[in-house]
Amino acid sequence: MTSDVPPKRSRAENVYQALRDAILEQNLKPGTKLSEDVIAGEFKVSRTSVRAALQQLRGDGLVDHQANRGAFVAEPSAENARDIFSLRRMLESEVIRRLAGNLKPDDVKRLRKHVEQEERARPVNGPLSIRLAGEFHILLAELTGSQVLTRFVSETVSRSSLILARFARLHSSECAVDEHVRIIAALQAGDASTAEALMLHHLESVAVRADLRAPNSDGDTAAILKRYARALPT
Amino acid sequence: MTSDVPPKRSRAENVYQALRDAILEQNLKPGTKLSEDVIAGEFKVSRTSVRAALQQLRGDGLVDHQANRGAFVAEPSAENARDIFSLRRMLESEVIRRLAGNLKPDDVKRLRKHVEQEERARPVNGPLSIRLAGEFHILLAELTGSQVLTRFVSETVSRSSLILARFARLHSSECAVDEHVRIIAALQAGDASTAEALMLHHLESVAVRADLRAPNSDGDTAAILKRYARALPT
DNA sequence: CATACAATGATTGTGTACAATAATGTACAC
DNA sequence: GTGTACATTATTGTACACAATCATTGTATG
Repeated sequence: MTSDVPPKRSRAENVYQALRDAILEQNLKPGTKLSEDVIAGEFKVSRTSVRAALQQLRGDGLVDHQANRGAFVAEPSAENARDIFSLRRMLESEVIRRLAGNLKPDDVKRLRKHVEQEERARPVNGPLSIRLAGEFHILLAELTGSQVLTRFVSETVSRSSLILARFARLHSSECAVDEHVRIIAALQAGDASTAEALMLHHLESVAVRADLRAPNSDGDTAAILKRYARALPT
Repeated sequence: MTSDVPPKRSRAENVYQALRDAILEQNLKPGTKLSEDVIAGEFKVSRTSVRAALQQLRGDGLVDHQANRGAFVAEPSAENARDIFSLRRMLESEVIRRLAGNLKPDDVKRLRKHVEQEERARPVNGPLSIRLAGEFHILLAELTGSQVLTRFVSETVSRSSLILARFARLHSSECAVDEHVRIIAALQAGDASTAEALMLHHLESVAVRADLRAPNSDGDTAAILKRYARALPT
């Protein structure tokens, strides 16, 4: 954790991380086409590595892969969004229940450190702030020690980011930092029900921010153009 | 669902399906090395396609991938096993709650059909029977209409199969078919609490079958050899 | 003028060759 | 005889080239 030898990740892994970050920071927006050639050129690697990265992203549900047509940043439907938020409530409630009163001093330290990062990033770096907000929830899951729970939380949180990119009115971070702080406090105090209530409230405020009736940008090019078609002579 | 045009899956997809089936039918046991060359030769495809398939399996958690060393059928640890069973209880309870009283006639038909398949396979084909038992649970999840829930159930069920391959005493199917039947009945009757109790009992009987203290074969070569090392002169 | 069809272009799917890395076998020194 | 260092071998990681497939555009025809 301190200063290991350079991990020497494979090229595919590097590309994967970069693309994932870009998506989670909402710099690559839902629906964007991810051309293998373009990415390979940009990263100075072969298409082989890019394909591997894209496949991994597909496994995470961040990318949709259409046969012979290519990869696109996933566009969660409104129904899918409701689905994911529902699952998030279930999963993260479980996280809270497992954590309440069981946080080790080291855990608290990690959480505080992360929140500090969030506070530092908030005024300066919008995209980074968005990603860090999501990673707070993933960190909580990690502290349960359950690999599988972590994996599932990670997946739903990541896809929430996509949902907000598509449906949120203001292009804002997903979470309020002070709510994170309060959750930590309740967990530390061992107050399970308060912590769970806080988390559910927190998630609710995220879900509310999404207006599932109106996709932000290209919810189909066709749907957008309908508004302009009226201006044309019939 | 009846007779679509030939789906024309890609080669990577074909290899993926075949390997996945083999693992879920416990013909490829945990710890088995999955050599790219060997698989490529067997399926008469290039290593490229095999690599793609292996990566997808890694995404499912069925395969562990060690850098520059290759892919191996995953060997869930005892801790991991407890973790997964715990999550399964949570996820499948949710499935039951969502389904109780909401089964459409078509859904019931599909469930019955599946159970029939199970009954046919049981005396004849052990491995197939194992796989079908797992797929019953996945089918239940599908009927909720929640893609994400289905995905998570699918993953935990699949890994349960690995766990049983590693820890179960008798090389047996995971589920008793008649318990499946009773769950369907309770769901159809809209009796949520009975259905949930049945499911939890059902999952419990699966978990019990695993003796988490004694891995079946190679739970680390090292761990095994410790018992023999004592025989050597110090 | 709308529709169906065919050629074209671009992009992905696949196979093969090479480079890098880790595991294994062997020889040598102590 | 034992342990270490080196050479060998096998396997994965990567790049590149070709084949297959699909979308689009242009053209002909009703």
